[in-house]
Amino acid sequence: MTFRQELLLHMTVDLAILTVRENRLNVLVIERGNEPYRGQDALPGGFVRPWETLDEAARRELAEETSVGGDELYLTVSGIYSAPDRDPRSRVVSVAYLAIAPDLPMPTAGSDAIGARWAPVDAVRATLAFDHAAILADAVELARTRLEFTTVAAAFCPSEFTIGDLRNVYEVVWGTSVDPRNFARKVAHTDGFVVPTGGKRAPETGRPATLYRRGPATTLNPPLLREATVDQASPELEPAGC
Amino acid sequence: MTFRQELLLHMTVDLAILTVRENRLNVLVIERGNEPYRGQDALPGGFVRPWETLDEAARRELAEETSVGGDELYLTVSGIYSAPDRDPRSRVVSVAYLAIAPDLPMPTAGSDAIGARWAPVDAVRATLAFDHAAILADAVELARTRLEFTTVAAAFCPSEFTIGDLRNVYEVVWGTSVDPRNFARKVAHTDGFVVPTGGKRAPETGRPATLYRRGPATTLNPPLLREATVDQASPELEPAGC
DNA sequence: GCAAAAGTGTTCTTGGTACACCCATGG
DNA sequence: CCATGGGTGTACCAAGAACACTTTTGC
Repeated sequence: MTFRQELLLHMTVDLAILTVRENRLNVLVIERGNEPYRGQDALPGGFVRPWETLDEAARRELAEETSVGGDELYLTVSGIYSAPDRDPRSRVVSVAYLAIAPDLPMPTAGSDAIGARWAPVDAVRATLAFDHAAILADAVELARTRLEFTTVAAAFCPSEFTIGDLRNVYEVVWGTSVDPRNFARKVAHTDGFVVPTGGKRAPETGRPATLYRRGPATTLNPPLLREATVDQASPELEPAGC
Repeated sequence: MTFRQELLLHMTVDLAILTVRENRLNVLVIERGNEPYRGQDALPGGFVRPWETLDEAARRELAEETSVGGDELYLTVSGIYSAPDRDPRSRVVSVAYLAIAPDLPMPTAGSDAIGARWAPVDAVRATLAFDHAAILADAVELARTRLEFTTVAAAFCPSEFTIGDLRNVYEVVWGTSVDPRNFARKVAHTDGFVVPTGGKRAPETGRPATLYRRGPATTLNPPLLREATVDQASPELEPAGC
């Protein structure tokens, strides 16, 4: 080690793993088993180890909490949190990741957690440990913006889905309603967003819908914009980075 | 310190300070005074100190290199670089910042640098130390995207500027040509982008142009899109974070 | 007058919104 | 038959692209 001791610090990755369950946006939270904030909910996360990149650390943590991984899943940095007092124990800088998953089976608890569960975002928002409420809010806002410019909405869906399922993702994540007819046309006219599987699926009542898989496209050009949100914490842009 | 020693690491902030000089996009580089990469060009940067946030560290470094600061200047995270071997001396995770400045007087050298200077982005790109070429490329791409969705173009201009100056920023940063007539209309019709100062400025030859100051708006709605770049490293989005 | 840059007006086209309407199924 | 969700066609409108044309200066 060639640098000064007093400049050393810890880094963690924290994960905001989002999914749509029962028409609500849910996030995976763990119940903390240790002080501080013992017994309170928190986002899953852990220390970055010396030989791994942040992305690797995030994927490792994700694998510990859920059973998915690899191409199934969308994973990207959503923010960096560096307030010196954000962890009462010592200096910890956290890199937050947004993960988007289809409606998964129940999660498994990690090492320093009592239990893991899905919780509606609105319900847990107020009760999270550390600065995780802010991390979650930023991650959700990022997810909303990504729906506008990329094809990630499909990452919320299982491998086969209908246009109605996809529209439901937009409605739940944005918290708005989307015109079904214009939405269907928009998706169909965006090359590579979805590809038909040939199958159909009948709803409880009504005409069966064609089934689709994710297509190769990653960006939406032109984008699928929601109503202009009032100029608040302006959604900003960054290349994928690490 | 309550956490394990072997998980400690160093963090730095690196700055990609961009400006437009002589119709080219320039970046501030320093000449390294120490090994490794002694004598080679690098982006300015330094260690994050125990009591400061990343933003504070970035502003401190910026003040050491240039004379500007505060509201004059646009400063935002552009990426995180965490490859374990990116610094041969020890584990260093770097948070990169994009800074946008008007054409400034000559920069001053920092502590561990021999000299600081402006260099055209294309010229230095290939010769930078560490992974700074990648950091610079990502920062430039972010700047290009920000021009589309925000009013930062004005941060490249001095306090008073013409529509032509502003258009020149777009042309230089994007590397394309922009229709002067449509551009002028677009800027004029975007509330709060620019406000006229009342003054005029005569070019070498031609009709004098009205002078403007930056307006209060930060986002461009609707955006000012360049030709759709081929779906490569898709420009992605994130909230400002820390 | 001429060159050059500023600025206006107009046409064409693209793509979004709103909505009327038809389709296919279960009950 | 009706209710319900899937899917098509079309009229309208906002905004970008292209470009003819006018304005205002220096030479």
